[in-house]
Amino acid sequence: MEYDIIMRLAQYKKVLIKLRSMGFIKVFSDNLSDALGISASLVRKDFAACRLTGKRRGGYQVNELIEKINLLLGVSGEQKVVIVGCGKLGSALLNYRGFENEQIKVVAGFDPNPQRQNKDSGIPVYPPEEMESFIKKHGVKVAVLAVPEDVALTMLEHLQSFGIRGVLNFTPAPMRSSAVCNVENVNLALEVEKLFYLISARKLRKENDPE
Amino acid sequence: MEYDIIMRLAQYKKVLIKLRSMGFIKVFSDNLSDALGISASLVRKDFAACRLTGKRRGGYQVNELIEKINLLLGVSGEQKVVIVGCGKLGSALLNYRGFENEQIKVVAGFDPNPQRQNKDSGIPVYPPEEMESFIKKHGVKVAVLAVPEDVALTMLEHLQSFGIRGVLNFTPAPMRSSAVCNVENVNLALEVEKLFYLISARKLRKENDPE
DNA sequence: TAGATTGTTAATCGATTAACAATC
DNA sequence: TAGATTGTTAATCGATTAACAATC
Repeated sequence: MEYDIIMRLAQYKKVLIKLRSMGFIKVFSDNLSDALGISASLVRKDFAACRLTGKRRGGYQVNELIEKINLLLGVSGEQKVVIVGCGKLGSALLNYRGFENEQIKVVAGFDPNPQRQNKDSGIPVYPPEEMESFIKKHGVKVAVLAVPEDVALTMLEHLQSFGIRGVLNFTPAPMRSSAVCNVENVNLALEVEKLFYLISARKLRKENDPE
Repeated sequence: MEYDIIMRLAQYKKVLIKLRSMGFIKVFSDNLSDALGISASLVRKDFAACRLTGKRRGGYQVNELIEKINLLLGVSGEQKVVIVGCGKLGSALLNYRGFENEQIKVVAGFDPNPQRQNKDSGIPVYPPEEMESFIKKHGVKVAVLAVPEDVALTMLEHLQSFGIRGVLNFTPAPMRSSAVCNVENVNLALEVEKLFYLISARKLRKENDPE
């Protein structure tokens, strides 16, 4: 399935859950297109590609859509995640609330600094030596990478060999997906730079073309 | 200028800076295409669109490229940013090291919780009441939004009225750019969900189509 | 039936790549 | 000159939208 569809599926799901809580039983492609700011054609096309069917007059069943989207997104109960590198950013992610709604569960963190380790209260933080056994024992497939840039690449290789199949990379070093492991890069500095550019571009446009 | 070009300009810049430190004086579109994993045509097209010119035989001047890209990206000295909402995530961003290299400077944080406020050491954190005067006084144009989801939208409106023109939104509520303000959404839960989907999709593909 | 909405095909649009003439 | 690389035009590709027949 195409890459962009996944993002939209997750967005559809969010809207659908909200609609369900409002008492909606069915939705039309038109409703969802409004909510996401895309065309109704695209909604129907996405659904067709995912074999989510509706009725020609009666739209789509909200409940059915939510269930099937969960299946498609691979959401089968809790989705376990570990945080690798528990500095400021890592430890913030350790307790990030936004994960809760989405059935994402942070099960452990790893950090070489003993002061950051903590096996008892809350989400445990272990030394890196325990990473391999923990990941294998709990069958963790997804890791958030928040280590210093210089160790990012070697850490990625370790994680892959431990069985990790998806990595959310917060280090400034962009990394590519391999044959066995998907990598998503979140480059905060790049995003901020983009904002500054967009602002100056907008200013220039205004000055040159003040229609 | 097109949206995607900006991202690539920032990436070109990073590679170019590394090349310069290695002693490179000139680069060819072929070099940069390898580094970014795109075609050489696209590199040349990007440069042409940004009026970055080279010589037909001698490639592009590294120094000249870096300088001109900085101009294009609106990088004129320090780029000031404020953090709105200094919970776990916000305070991590307050001291995020990845910003330093890119001339991004976090000048202040804002939070209603007095325990998080701190006007003396390090980067100051002020109560929200001081936000307007601070932003106007220092001419801050970009804000990082890390407040709870339910106040995100009203906060965005406030920020716009204070003069903020770019927002990096870490709340789970996706928000759209307005006529005066660019919004970049960073939805961590969505990114993690995507990874889980990619993994299960990959597994399915392997099972069904084991060539 | 008449009306409305899906499912699908054709058209459009934008981004990327290929190709090549211009030229250093 | 011969060779190499840019700048640019044409071709391709994929994603999105428009349009409409099928049908509930």
